[in-house]
Amino acid sequence: MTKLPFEFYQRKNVVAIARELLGKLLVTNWNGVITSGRIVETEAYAGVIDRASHAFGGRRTGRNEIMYGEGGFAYVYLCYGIHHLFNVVTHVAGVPHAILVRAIDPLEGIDEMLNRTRKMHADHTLTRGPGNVSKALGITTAHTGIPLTGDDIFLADDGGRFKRTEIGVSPRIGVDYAGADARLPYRFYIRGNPFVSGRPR
DNA sequence: GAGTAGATCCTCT
DNA sequence: GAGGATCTACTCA
Repeated sequence: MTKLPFEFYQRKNVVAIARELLGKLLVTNWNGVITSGRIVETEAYAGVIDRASHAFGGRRTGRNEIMYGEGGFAYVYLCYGIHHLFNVVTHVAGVPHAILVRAIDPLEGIDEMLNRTRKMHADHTLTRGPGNVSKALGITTAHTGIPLTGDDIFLADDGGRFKRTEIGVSPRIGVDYAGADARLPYRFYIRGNPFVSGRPR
């Protein structure tokens, strides 16, 4: 298993990277407590030209400042006052691209995930949807800005690959306010995987 | 199975 | 002062 290098995140095509993240491992290691899962659903947010992005039109605030930094860092923000949503910042400094990790297939530390989510059984709802992913992995807004190449939280490649035919593409979820950009095919997911959010297809 | 309401709080206007 | 890259539980059928 090898950690994804800094250069992986620095590339310019956020949509391609979002697709490549499928099959990769997302690992958190808070004080030695390890939880991990395989990414099965992602969404790309293409910066200043993407109406669904927090950085649309060059909007730059305290909250999204980290998106303007270089790729390879975590962007975590609070949604609806309840859910912490985990994003991967990509591209070089100055271009605010990011990828939302919407679902993972849990691997290590499932007991700990159950603990954090207060669930009794490890069913398909454990890490389905971005709010649940962050909850299960113990990610909060306090983790925004930390490097994804460190030991606390990182993405890794264990050689696992999904076939081309297993990968589905669709518009993003929950961004109806974005007008025409809401229909962009920026969501990638694994067909038939029970952890993928939204309607099965 | 489909549709709706409520939770809950930080961020930006 | 409004609203959001969500989730769950509940109703009704």
